[in-house]
Amino acid sequence: MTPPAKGRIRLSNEADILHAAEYVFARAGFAGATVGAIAERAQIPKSNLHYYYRTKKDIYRAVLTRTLSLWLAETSSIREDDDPAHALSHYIRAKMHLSASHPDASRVFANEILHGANEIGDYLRADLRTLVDTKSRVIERWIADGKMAPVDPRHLFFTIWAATQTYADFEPQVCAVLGVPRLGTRDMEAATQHVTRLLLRGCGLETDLI
Amino acid sequence: MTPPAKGRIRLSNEADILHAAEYVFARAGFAGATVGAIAERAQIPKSNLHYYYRTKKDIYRAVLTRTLSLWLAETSSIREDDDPAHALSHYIRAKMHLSASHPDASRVFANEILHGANEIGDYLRADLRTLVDTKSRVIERWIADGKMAPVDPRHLFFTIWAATQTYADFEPQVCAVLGVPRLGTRDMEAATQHVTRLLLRGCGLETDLI
DNA sequence: ACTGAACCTGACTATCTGGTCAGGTTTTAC
DNA sequence: GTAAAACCTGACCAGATAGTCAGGTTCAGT
Repeated sequence: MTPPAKGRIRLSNEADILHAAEYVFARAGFAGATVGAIAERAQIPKSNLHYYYRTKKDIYRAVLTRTLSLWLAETSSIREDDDPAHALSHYIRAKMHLSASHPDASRVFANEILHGANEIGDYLRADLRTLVDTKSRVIERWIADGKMAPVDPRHLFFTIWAATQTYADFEPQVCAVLGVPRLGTRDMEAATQHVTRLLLRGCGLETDLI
Repeated sequence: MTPPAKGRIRLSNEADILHAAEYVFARAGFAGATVGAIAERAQIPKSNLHYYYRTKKDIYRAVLTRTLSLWLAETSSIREDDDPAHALSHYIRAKMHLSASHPDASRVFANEILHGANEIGDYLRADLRTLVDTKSRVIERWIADGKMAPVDPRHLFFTIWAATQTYADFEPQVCAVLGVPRLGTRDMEAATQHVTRLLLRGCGLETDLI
C-alpha cells in the first residue's frame, strides 16, 4: 500500500513522472519504453524515480489507472430522460475532445488493449462491462419507444469509440491521407462534425436539429 | 537486395518465419518481441533465422510489407459505375472479413501506426493517400449525383477502417463487454450487420434493399 | 534548534538480447 | 560423381537496461 498521506514533494514528483511516462509509453509501448527515458523526460535521476515507483510495471499501471477514470467518466450524458440525438452527439463530442486533448493517454490505453489487455482485462470485464450494460439498457429503451432506429447498443459503443479514438491512435495515418503534418483544431472540428452526422443519421436521428 | 531467384528451402523458411513473426509482433510490439521468441515459434534456431533476415527490423519490415498489400487490395469494389450501397457494403464486409481472418496482421499494422508509423510513414503519404484521393473522387461523384448524403469521403474511410478494425485490434475490449471469451463467427456476422447498417444509413443509403 | 522521516543519488550488478562467426552439412546443377 | 552454392548451428560477445544499495541531504513538525 502507498503511504496514506503523501508529502508535497511526492505529489509533485509523481505527477511529473506519470506525465513523462505517458509520453514515453505512448511512443514506445511498454517494452520499448525505458525507465531511463522516462526519468530523463521527467528531469529526475533514474534512481530517484525508482524511489517513487519500484518497478517499470508500477509506473505503467499508474498511468493506465489514471487514464481509465478519465475514459469512464464520459458516459454521464446518456440518460434515459434526455433526447437521444442530444445525448449521443454530446457523448461523441466529449470523446472527440478527449482524443484531441489527451492523445497520448489514448495511445497508451490502445496499446494495452492491442497487446491483450493483460493489465486491465479484469477491469474491462467488470466495471466497463457493467457500465456498458447499464447504458445499453437506456438505448434499448429509446429504441423501444421509437425514438431511434434499432441498433445493437453494444456495437454502437464499439463504433463510437473506434470512430473517435482513431483520430488519436492512428493520427499518422489520418495526417498522411489528409496531407497535413498534424491535426489542428480545424481538422478535429471537421472530424467531429463528420462523426456526429454520420453516426446520428445511422441511428435514424435528425442531425439538422442540433 | 535479395537474391533474384529464391530456393525452395528459403521460400518455405521465410514463410514460416514471417508467420511466426506476425504472431509475436502482434502480441509484444516491435521492442517487446525477441528474435529468440520468433525463432522458437518458427521452430528454427535463432542463428538460422539470422541467416534469412539479418536484423530484427528486417523481419519487421517484411511482415509490414506483406500486410500492406493485403490491406490495400480491398478498395476495388468502389467503382463509379457501381451502386453506392452495394459498393460500400461490399467494402465493409471485405474489411470485416480481413479483421476476422488476419487479426494479427491488423494488430501489427495498428501497432506500427500507433507508435508513429516510422517504418511506413512514407508509404502512407504516397500510395495510401493517392488511393484514398482516387476513391474519394468516386464518392464525391455519387454525392453530386444525389445518390447518397453529403459525407466527407476521407473521413468516411477513417470511420470505416476504425469501425471494422476495432474487432481485430481491440478484441479483448469487445470480448469483455460482450461477455465472451473470444469472437466467434456468429459475433463477427452480427458485427458486420451492425456496421453495414449503421454506416450505410449514415450515408443516407437504403439498407433494406441489400 | 532538533530530530526523525522523507527524499535524493552515483555507482554497481545481474540479466537479457541482437547479432556475429567459424566451421559444419545438405542441396542443386551439371 | 562432384563441386559450388545454399543452408545450418553452437558458442560467443558487446551493449543495453531494470533494479539495488549504501550513504548522503533536505524537509516538517515541534
